[in-house]
Amino acid sequence: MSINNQQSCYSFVDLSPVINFTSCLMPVQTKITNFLHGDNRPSTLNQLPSQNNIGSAIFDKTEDPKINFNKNHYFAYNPNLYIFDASSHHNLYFPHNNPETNDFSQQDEMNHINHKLDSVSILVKKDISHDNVQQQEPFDTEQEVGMPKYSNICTPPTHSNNSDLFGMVQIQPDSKYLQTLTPTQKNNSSQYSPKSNIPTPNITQAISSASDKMNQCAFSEQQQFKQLINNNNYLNNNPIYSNQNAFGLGKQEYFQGVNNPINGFNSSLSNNLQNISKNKTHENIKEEMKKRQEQLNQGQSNYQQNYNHYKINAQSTSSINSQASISSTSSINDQSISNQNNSNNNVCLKINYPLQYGNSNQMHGMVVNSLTSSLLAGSSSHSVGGIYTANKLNIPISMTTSVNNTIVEEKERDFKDRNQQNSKDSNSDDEGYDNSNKQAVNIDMQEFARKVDFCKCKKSKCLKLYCECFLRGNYCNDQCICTECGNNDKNLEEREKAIDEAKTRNQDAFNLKFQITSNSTVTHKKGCHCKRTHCLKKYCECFNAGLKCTNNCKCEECRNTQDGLKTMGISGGGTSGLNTLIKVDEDVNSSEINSQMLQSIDYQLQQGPTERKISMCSSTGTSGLQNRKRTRSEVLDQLTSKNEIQSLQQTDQLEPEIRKKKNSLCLKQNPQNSQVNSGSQIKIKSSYQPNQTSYNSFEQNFVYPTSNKNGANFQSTTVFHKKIQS
DNA sequence: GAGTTTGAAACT
DNA sequence: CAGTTTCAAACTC
Repeated sequence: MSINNQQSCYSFVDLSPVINFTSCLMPVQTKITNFLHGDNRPSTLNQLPSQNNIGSAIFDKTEDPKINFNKNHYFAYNPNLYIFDASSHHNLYFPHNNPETNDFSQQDEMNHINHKLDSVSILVKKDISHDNVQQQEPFDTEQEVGMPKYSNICTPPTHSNNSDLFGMVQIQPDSKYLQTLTPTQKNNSSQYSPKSNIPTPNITQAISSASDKMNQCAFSEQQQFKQLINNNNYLNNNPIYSNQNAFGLGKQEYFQGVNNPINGFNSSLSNNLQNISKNKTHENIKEEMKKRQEQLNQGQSNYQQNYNHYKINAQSTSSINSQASISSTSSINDQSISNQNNSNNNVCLKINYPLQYGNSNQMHGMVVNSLTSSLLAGSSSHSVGGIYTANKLNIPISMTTSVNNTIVEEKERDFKDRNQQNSKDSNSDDEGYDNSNKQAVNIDMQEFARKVDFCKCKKSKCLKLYCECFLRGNYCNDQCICTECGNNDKNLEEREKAIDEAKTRNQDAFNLKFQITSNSTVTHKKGCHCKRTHCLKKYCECFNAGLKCTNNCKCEECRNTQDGLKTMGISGGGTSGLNTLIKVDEDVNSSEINSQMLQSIDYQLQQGPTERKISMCSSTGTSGLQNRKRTRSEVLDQLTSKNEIQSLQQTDQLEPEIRKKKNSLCLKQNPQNSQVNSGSQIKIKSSYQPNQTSYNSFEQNFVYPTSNKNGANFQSTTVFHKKIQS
C-alpha cells in the first residue's frame, strides 16, 4: 500500500540566498558565510551573492584554504539537501550517491565539498498539503514494517478551522539531477557530471510552480490518505500512533522496540499498561514492569538486529520546556556522535561546530522578510531577517540567543550614531538590517522613537518636554494642533533656551529613554513610577514601549514584569529568529502557547514594514532533554512506598493519582533523541502578502523520516496556517 | 466629543 | 530630595 509519489512536486530553486538559514548545513553555511563576507574573503570574490545574483560568487577552494574542510568539519548528512555547482553542473553533494548500498561516507562528503564550489543551489520540493481533518499518512512500500512515511504526533492545531495549510517546500533531491556514481567517479569528483542540465534557478517562479502543482495533487493525495485510513484501520495499526502523545512518546517507545512490529504489538506499551493496571499489588506491578523491561530490551535487540540500517537521528519534537520554548534546540552531546562510526550505512556525521545557539528560548520557524535578508555574517549565530517585534521601538527583543557583548555594543552604537548609519536601509528588503559583515542590526532606535507625528499642546508652547515633538527634537509640523507653538524655526532663540533649560533639569532629557541590556533586551533606563495602573496602561512608559518593567522602576503593584512572561522565539535548530514575549502561566498547554504565539506572530507580521514574500521554517537538531509526559512506569517509580501504593489502591485513588501525575509535564531524557540530528530541511512557503493574510494557527508538528533508506532523520516541522481574508 | 484619570515633567 | 502642580496623553463614557 503506497501512495504514488510521482505526484510529488519538485521544482528547482536557488536557495543560496537563504542558505544562511539552513541549519542543516551549519558548518558549510558558516564557512560559506564567512567566506563570502568574512575578513578573509578572497580578492577573487568580487561580487557577493544577492537575491538576483548568486551564481556570480566565485567560490573556489583552491584559492581559499579556509574552504578546505578538515576532517572535523563535516557537514551534516542530509538526504534532503542537494548542492551542486551551478556553473559547471558538477554535483557536489549526493545524498544518495549510491542507491545500492546507500553508502555515503564521510570521505564522499569530503570529496564533494572540497570540490570547487561556484555557487550553492538547492532543490526544493513542495510538500503535500493538509486539510484540517485529522489525517494519517500512509506507509509506503518500505514502511510497511511500521515506519510511517509521515506521522503527525502532535496535537492538531487549535485554530485550524477555515484555514488551509501553507504549502511547504521541502528541500529534497530530485532524482533526475542525481546520478549513480561508479567507484571511479566516486574517487574523482572532477569526473562528476550532471545527469541533465540543471535549469536556471528562479525562486519565485519555482515556488509558484511548485505551489500550483502542489495544489493540483494535494486533493488527490488526501483522498488517497482517507481511503487508506478507511480501508486499513490505519490508525490502530500504526505503532507510532498507538501510543502517540503530543510529545513524541509513541515514536520513542517505538524505537525502543516496544512497539516494533517485529515483536508484535502484544509488547506494546499500551498492553503493558493495561496489564499493569489489572494487577494491583506492588509485587505484581514490579514483576510486570520487569517483564516489560525484558520485552523492551528484547524488542530493542531485535530492532537493532533487524533495523540496523536505520540510524535514528530522531529529532526531539517541538515541545514546551520549562523555559517555555517551543522547540528543541540543537545541541550536540557526546551521545550524538557515539555512533558515527558504527555503520557504513549511516552517515551520522560529527558536526564539529559550536552548536551553542542559545538557551532554548527559541521555537521553530522563522519569518524572513525576503530572501535577500541573506548571508549576513554571523560568527556565533545566524543572522535573522524579518524581525519585527511587538514593542513599539521596533527593536528585536532578542536578536539572537547568543548575543555577545560585541553585538550589543554594535547595536548601541548604531542608534547613537544614527545619522551615520542609514545608507543601506534604502533597500526595503533589508530594512532594519545592517547588510555589512557586521552582525549588528541597524535598528535606528532614535529614529523610530521620534516617529510621533504631531502634538496638541495648549499651555506649554511646545517648549516643554510635555510636548512630544519637542521631546523628540522635532519642530512641530503641519499636523500639530498646538496653541501658541514656539517649537518651530521662527522661534529658534526661545526654543534653544528651552532646550538648554530642559537639559539643565535633566542632562538626558533628549536622549532615548531606552537601552539595550547585555541580555539583548530593551528596557527603560530610569524606569517608571506608576502607582495605579499596574503598569498595564500606556500611561506607563515601559508598557507603552512594549517593554517589561525592571528593577529600575519604582512602580507599585506592577504587573508588567518578566515574571509572568517568558521569552519565546522562533528558531530552527541553530537559527535564531523572532523572539517575542509570551505570557506563560503555570501548567499552560501547548495550545495556549500556540495561541499566544500566534497572536504575537500575527501582530508582528502586521507590524512588519515590508512586504514579506517568503516564510520559512527550518528545523534540525535534537536535544537530550525534552519535555514530555511522564509514563505510567515513571509515575509508579515515584510511588516508591509500597504502603503508599496500597493506600492509594484502597481508596481507589491510585489510578487517578497516576493519571494526574502522568499527565504532568516533566523534562525527560529521551536517549534516542540525543543523537545528532544531522538532517534538516527548510520549509519555504510560497509567496504571501502579510497584509492580506493573518495566521490563525501557528504550530503543528509533523515528525517524519526524511529518508526511508538510511540515515532516517526524523524531523519535526513547524507549519504555519494561514487564513485567507476575503 | 466631553470629561476624567494618569504619571512624567515642571515647579516649589 | 520630597511634595505639589502642571501638563498632555490616555482613557472612559
